[in-house]
Amino acid sequence: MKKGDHLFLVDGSAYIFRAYHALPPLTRKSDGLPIGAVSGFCNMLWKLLQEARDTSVGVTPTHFAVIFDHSSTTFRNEIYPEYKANRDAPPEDLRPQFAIIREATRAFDVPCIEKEGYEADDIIASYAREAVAAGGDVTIISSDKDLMQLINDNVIMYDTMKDKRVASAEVIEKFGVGPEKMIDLQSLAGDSTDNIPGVPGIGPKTAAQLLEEFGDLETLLERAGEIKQNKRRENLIEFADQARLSKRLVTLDVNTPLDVPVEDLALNSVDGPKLIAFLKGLELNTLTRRVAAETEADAAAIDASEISADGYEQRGPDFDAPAESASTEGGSTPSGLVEKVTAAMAAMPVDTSAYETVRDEAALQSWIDAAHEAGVVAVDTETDSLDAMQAQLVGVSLAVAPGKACYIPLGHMSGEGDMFGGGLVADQIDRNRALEMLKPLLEDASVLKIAQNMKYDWLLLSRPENGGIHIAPFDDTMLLSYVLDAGRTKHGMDALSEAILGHTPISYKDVAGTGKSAVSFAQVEIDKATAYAAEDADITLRLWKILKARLTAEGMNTVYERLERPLVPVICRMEARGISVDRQILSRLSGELAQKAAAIESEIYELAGRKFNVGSPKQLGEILFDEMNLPGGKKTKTGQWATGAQQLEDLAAEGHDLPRKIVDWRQLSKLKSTYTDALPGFINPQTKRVHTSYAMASTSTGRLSSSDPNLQNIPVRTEEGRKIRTAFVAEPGFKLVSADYSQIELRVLAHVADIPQLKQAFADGIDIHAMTASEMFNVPVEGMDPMIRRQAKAINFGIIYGISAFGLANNLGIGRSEAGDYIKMYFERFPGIRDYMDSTKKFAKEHGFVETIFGRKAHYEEIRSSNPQVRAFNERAAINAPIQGSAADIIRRAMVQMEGALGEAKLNAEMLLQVHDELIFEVPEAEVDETITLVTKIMENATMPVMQLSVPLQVDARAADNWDEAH
DNA sequence: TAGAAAACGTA
DNA sequence: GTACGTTTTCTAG
Repeated sequence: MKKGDHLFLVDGSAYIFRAYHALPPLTRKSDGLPIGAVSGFCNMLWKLLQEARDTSVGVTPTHFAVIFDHSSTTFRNEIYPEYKANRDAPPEDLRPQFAIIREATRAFDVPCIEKEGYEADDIIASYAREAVAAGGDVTIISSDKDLMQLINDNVIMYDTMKDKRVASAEVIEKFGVGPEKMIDLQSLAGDSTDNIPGVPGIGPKTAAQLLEEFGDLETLLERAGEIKQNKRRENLIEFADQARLSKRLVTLDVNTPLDVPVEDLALNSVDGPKLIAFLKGLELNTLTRRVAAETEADAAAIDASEISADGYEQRGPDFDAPAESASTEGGSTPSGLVEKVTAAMAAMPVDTSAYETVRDEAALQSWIDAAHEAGVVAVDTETDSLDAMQAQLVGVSLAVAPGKACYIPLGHMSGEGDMFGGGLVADQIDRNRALEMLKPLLEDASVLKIAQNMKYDWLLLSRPENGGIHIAPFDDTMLLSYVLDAGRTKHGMDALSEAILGHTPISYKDVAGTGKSAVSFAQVEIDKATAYAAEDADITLRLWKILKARLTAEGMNTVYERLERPLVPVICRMEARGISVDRQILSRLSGELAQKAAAIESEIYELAGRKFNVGSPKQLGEILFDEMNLPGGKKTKTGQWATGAQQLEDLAAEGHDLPRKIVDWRQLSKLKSTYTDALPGFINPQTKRVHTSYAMASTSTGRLSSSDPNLQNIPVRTEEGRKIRTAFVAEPGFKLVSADYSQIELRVLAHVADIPQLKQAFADGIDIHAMTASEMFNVPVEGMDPMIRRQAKAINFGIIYGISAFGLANNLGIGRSEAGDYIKMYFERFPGIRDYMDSTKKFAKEHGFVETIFGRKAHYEEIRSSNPQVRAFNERAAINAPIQGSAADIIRRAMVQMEGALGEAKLNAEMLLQVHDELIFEVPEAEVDETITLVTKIMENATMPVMQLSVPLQVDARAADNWDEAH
């Protein structure tokens, strides 16, 4: 910012209310979403950005920001609790617009600024001061008299609705005093809308007159005795302090800490396609056309963004309570609808004998027609394996209405042993023909497909041999349940059916058997299969009706639509790609590990004095503590000797050789059995690659989990273990690129708990653990003792995990009371952390759940338990969940955006793996540099445009031939 | 033979 | 101290 620059500061919150009342109500055509204020806002913003020079302001902005009120309570409430206390809650149809307006701001690529504990006015005041100090000029877009105190030679105000410029002269004209006296004037006159008391009997006119005579407020109050009018004199004397209090309330804080420096408000040129997508989502056609014309973009070729008014957006910062409809009658409100639908489903018993078996094309066609007619269809595939990459399709079931479902057998086989082949059972539609018929339905944009765990069916049917079907659009009952009830219930279909419909579906075991007598689904008799499979589709449809209604009633649409549903195809493609694993490397490692383990094993027998099963903790415990009588033995909760690594380390530290050997042996045998021996078995015979499976709904926090095999726990900490990573390789001509977030959870903590020192440290890019140690122990960062830093690091991690003195003591190998002292010291240095932890616990106790920054909920109902252990555990989990979960949300967003960004940049990188804070890509060698740049950018900006963290995200990325070197 | 317990790999 | 999944051993049935 320099001389000649011009900063526009839009008072966003004030504008919202003004536009709402001043403009005719407007709703989005397709669904009645109220957008009157949003529309006015967008038009205003566009006009300012395009034509400011042609208005009475007469200049073009070089810097620009929209400022919002963050919360209803600010420092003013601390000095005067009644401040703004007489404000009504915003009207029902305005509330959803607050969040959309923030989104709009970002769609315009304009910084969207707000700060906890401060009003928009204070932030505006502070930016204005900074801009002027830097030599620039400022225009405040507002007509609020509270801001007029800021006007001077370099700062003016502008009222867009009246196209009126307000400078010093206009203030004098209106109030009789110049802007420099506005504070005193307001302190005397008070303000009923903000509940500023002022002095009774004195309004703006009298105040101006008095200020004219006495100069300023303080002088006036001191010389109040000179005033002739009795009542006025008495009031000024009696209410002098009230006037002074009012002055503190109306005086804007020009020293608000600014998270975004003024230089960063430099105006970018509008990103036409991004803005057009947003405006199309709102169905603001006129403005869309204007923007398209101006930016020379082809509006028709741009897809509308999804803009909904619920989820985290609806619980935006402008109000405290979630959107909860009061009325429940007649299903006309979201929660009323839930009750109505639930009742309807309960009233309709499940009859598994009523399902149809579809045996010819004509019958199939009529079901497809019925699905088109209904516009929704629940789909479930039956196969012979849980691995969607390997499974053979056996049949498909459809449900078009509750109770109206069918099963289409396609691959049922006759014959018991299946070794020699009983062939296909008669009267089944040809598999490929059926897929050919189903494909248009499953890809039809006008028919919503519903599945329980869509990822499985999507991946299965997307395989080329299954027709390469890309199911869309779809809903997933498992993900719906996950968004609504994470931490509260399981999300498997049987559990959902029990809990929500009160119906126990036929269990898989009943049709396919269990254990040794289990058969593949292909062997199941078709009648039995029909009852089982069609019931699954039927139940899925019924669950969907209820869960989908709840989604809206509970304001969770956005979490589902942004963080869950769009991730399904992304993860499917990642799973389908798999990663190349070098069999030779693993088998060589297996051999080495076997040798080393065997050598250690014989030493162990030597030391123990006899042979035993080294892998048996029970036998080991007996050897160590019963036979060798080593000291310090502890018992596990089942009364066995505890022989965990920590125990053994302790014994080793006392000079015993056997425990050390056991630890070494265990490490080797773990690596061998879990990794080098097991991984080759996961190499898919067709693709020659390893395809993990990600569970999207298995954690309480929003993280993914990986299994079959778990590729999220491939060793990295030890030299020996890292060798396993060298077996994960890129194809010839390609590199593996690993990009990981640096300290994402601590950054999230700094943001959500709003800790100035942490935020500063991250902004400055300094070593966060060293900074913590420096703050706590008063030592300089330079030349710090690594042990001190290590302790601070343990505490930082402890905080994320909901610290306890017990846990920290364990981790650092220090006493409980010493650990307690550390924690105390930490809280003294970072009181905001304690506040955050306390308020999180309180919130969780009150609501039974906590939330991430993107509105994902994690339920902890047992936090109210009377059992102190259970309660404490839930408290720690509740403290951890918003941090871990917000980080999980962030990387989910990055993943959702990634493929599109790569495609747009014409890059051929493929995303293969996710390990919580890391993404692994396979990249053509020639594109490595460009890909790293793009991937880093997408990940670092993953919260945008919905949210700007108050801390930068940092991503480190590198490329190599294998995962070990890339990491 | 299914499931719990103990151990240990990751973020 | 948080969140997971896999392996092996061991036990209950």
